[in-house]
Amino acid sequence: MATTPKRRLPVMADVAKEAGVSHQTVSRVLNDHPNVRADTRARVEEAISRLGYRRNLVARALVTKRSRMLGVVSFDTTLYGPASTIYGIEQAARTAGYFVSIVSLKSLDATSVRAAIDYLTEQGVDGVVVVAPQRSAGRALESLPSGTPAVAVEGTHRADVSVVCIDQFEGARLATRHLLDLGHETVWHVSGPPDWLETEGRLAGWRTTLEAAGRPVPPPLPGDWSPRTGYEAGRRLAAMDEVTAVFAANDQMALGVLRALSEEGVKVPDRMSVVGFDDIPESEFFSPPLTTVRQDFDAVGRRCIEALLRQIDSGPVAYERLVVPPAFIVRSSTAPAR
Amino acid sequence: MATTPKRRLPVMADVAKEAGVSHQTVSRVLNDHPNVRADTRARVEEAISRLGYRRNLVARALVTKRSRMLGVVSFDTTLYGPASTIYGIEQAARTAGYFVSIVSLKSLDATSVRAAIDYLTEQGVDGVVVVAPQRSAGRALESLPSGTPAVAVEGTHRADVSVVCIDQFEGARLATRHLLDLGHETVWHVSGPPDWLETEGRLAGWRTTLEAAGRPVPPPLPGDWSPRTGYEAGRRLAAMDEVTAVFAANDQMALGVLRALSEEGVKVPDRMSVVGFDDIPESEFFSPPLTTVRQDFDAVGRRCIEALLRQIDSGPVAYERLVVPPAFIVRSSTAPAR
DNA sequence: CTGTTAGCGCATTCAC
DNA sequence: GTGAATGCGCTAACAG
Repeated sequence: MATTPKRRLPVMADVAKEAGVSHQTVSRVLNDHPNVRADTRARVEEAISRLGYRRNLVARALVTKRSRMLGVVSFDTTLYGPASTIYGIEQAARTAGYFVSIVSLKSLDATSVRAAIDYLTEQGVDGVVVVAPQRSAGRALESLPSGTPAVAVEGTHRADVSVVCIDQFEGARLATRHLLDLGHETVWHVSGPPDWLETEGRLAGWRTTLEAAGRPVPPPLPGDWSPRTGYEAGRRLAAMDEVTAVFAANDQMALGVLRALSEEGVKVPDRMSVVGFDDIPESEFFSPPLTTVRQDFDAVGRRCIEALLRQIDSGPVAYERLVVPPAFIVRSSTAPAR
Repeated sequence: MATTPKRRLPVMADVAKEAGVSHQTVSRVLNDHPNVRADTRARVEEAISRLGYRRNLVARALVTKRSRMLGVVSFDTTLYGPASTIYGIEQAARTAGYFVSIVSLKSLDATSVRAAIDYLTEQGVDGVVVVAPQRSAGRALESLPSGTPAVAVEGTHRADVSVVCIDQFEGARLATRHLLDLGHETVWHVSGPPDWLETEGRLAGWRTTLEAAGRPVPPPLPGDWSPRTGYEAGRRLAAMDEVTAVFAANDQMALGVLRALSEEGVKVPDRMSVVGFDDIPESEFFSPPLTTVRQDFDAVGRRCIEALLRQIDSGPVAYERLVVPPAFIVRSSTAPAR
């Protein structure tokens, strides 16, 4: 049956024999224990490289009960936001000496999220970060076995799960305020899909700013983050003469709006100003270049790992809520009202 | 020291005691062995759920020498291509019952790639897929310990490493041919960064098609995938009166070209036709909507996992080269030559 | 059908 | 400083 002779990989005992010491001592040099004489250490290290020995982290994890592996559960990692966040997480984790095991879900319902977390737990991750921007996902976190180190990106209000998020409200306020300061009577909004925390935060920031300024609050146009829904909203906006300023909940929808406006002959920013959210790499080259709100996903990733390691190293900690501030980027898609 | 009493998680022995059987029988029901009486199985399953038992896959991996974990090494997972490929890989892997551990590199030099693979190997992955679109990364694969199941996306020519790739040459041929068929005398090209296999494949497809048609081959304008370099190329192109058709090596650069052309008052597609490559979600809403070459990243991910599992399950196999065909998407950025 | 006996490769007591 | 036991939680033989 077995066609391959498959020579066994060297284990610690082989190194020990080769170096003429006990496997114990090998373990010591591998883990930088102080109590090893310099020349013994050298002998062992030489044996290691001669045999091409690589330690077996699985066996190590079994006894230490630490896998040095973190789990990440996320929704559609093809989107710019999640992809960037995960990239940040992975970089920070690896710097701290941890691996990252990823599960990308097609749907963020409570059942899927729970299954993903269970899956990761069985596999022995030391902690998990859930990139769970939807309310339903946040609820799934509530059933997480207490004691498991966990961090959520944008979500949940469970007392022992820390949260890292970008200040959506503030970002939306910045966008709306910018448009108002430009002299626009009010600002229309193309929102994200319901149940998303980002959608709610941006909606609230926009609405509150308008109300605080005593301006009328037009009904938000619903979108789903895709350029297509932005395009559809754009068509409707173009048909309404009184509209002079639009705040789209993300850059992709803003692109759709721009496209619809261009088709309808509505000049941006002359007749209408448009603001997005995210600052994807493409935004700077839209026609016209998009004024938008930049999110620092790298910082989010770093904060997640910091918070998670804090829990892993010192046990349950007080609930934390780490808020990363957004930045406002002014480009050419906005101008003073006529 | 230990402030938390930390109740130990239930292990197989606990379940066994609870169900009044041996831990072996528990193992049998967990692994769906046939030789277990129905009522015994039921008792065990009940005990499992009563205790909230979760099996320890680390211990399992130690004895089976199978971690059911795959490693992925990739470059900048923030880019649409890598992100989509990894998404496809993760989906396919999970369907097959495997986890995916990801390492995203900032630079794909041979040293980094080798370190990443070593890292993953120590950690006990059953196989690795390297999303290594650069020549230098391919070379790193050549030092991979023989016998390790591995698959490369776009790269390497090592005899025992299978490759999955999209037919770049054909995609570029389609794009160039389309422009030529529209009556353009020749086609200019904004290329990707050197050392990338995609860059070379697209360059070759473009050049060969031009030569086969007996057309002049203009010097390619160098880019680095970013919209900015496309923009710079666009400025130069706009300044040359004879240019009527441009093929950009990716959609982001095409966006930059479009932006530059728009600034210079060069109408697309009236005075100049533009084609991209990738079909990112935004392309359909560029101004004008972009004619481009679509890559099926999901298929790439699936093929990778299929090839990898084939190696894992049946040992080293003959070198395979799986080529995924591209699709050509005609939109509004191309038109007949004046 | 089910239980018993051995390890998987390593780190962690302890001795010396 | 170093070596000898012991066991992490599980599956793989082999009994019965």
